[in-house]
Amino acid sequence: MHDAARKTDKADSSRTRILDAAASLFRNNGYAAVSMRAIAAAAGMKAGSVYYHFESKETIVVEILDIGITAVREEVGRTIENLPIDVSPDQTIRAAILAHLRVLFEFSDYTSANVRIYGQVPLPARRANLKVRRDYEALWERILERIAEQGGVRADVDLKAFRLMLIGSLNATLEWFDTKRGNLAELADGYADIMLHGLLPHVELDR
Amino acid sequence: MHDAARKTDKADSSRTRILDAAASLFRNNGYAAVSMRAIAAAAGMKAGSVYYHFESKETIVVEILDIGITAVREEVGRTIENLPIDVSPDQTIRAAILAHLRVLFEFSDYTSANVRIYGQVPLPARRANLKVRRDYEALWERILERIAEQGGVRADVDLKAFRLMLIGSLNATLEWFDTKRGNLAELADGYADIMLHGLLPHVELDR
DNA sequence: GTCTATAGCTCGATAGAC
DNA sequence: GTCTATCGAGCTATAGAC
Repeated sequence: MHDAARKTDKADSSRTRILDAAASLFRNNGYAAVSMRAIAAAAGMKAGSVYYHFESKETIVVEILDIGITAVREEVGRTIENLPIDVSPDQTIRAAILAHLRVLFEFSDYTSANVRIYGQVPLPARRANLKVRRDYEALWERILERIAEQGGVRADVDLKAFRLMLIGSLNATLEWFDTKRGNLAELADGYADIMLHGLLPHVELDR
Repeated sequence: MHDAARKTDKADSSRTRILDAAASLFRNNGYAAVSMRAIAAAAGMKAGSVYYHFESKETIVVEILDIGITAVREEVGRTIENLPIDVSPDQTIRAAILAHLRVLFEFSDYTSANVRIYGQVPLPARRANLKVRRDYEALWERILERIAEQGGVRADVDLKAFRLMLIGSLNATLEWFDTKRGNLAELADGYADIMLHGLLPHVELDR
């Protein structure tokens, strides 16, 4: 490997370490509370060096926000595509819920950082993240519409409200669920049970 | 009214203005991003004056966190107590959900500030808020247990998980619901429909 | 690429006048 | 009670050596 390639590798590695460090710190402490010095230290360098890789604190957070949403969109998308062709509405939602939670708790800290700090970030950074967010929302729209076409939705349910409720409740698990104490698959199944069948006793149609 | 009383009134009013201002700023910008100068300005005074009423920024946020939870606990509690004695599980949950959302969106900014900034606040402040939080959780435990005794809960539902899911999803509405564009009662009913009956078509028992 | 050093601000909090 | 003034610390970002 010649010098130019080696130099690029080193820069890439530092960039990634900065992003990883910042995502973790943002996730755990919020946006404003985390200083460039803290990010640099966690990435194993000094504050001044960070500016060789990023223009500002804001450009760092913009990239983190995008990576976080892209990761969950890709994982949920992959999961849906790999389901058997004759999959039931119940199984589809169940799989999508588990995929979302898996990324939230297991894909480093980018997705969880997004959920936690989106509301604290400067407005331009939020705006920059909007397009990717819309893409993820559109994916869930498609999932729910397909289920509705299969007859898997009660007539009086507003699909958009259901989507906001479901994603909101999944993201809220971040505030209390601990993977070291609970089982993620059980959490996902419990959420799916309620969202699909509700709390009250009843008799399913078509099961 | 003599001088002593008048002086106390003035102090009380300033204290309240500081708390109101801080709750609103925290709610909209997060904890670390809001300075004592900004709080003072929003309360119509200078930063130094705030320290006559509060020891530190942290003591302000501790009081705001407590007020926010106490408000929602009292409102949900009052709502439950005023229900008819023969109320159904469905109606009980529905009323409690609406009460929680009403406080979240209509009781000034204390409760919503709590939901938004709890995770960003210094650990001692979080610990100070724990007791009040536990009280509110206990209220929901009682509500759900009474419903279970009435036979309003499917056998395989974990009540604690259900409670965390319900409160989490209600609090998450803060991130997208806009009272100027949507109707709060409809939002509450939609949430109750899903949490009680689920997304899938079925036949209710006992309705 | 990473360092040191520092400019220019803003922060939380305090002191003391009024 | 509220003010002005300020301390000491920490902040983002830049300049320039290596």
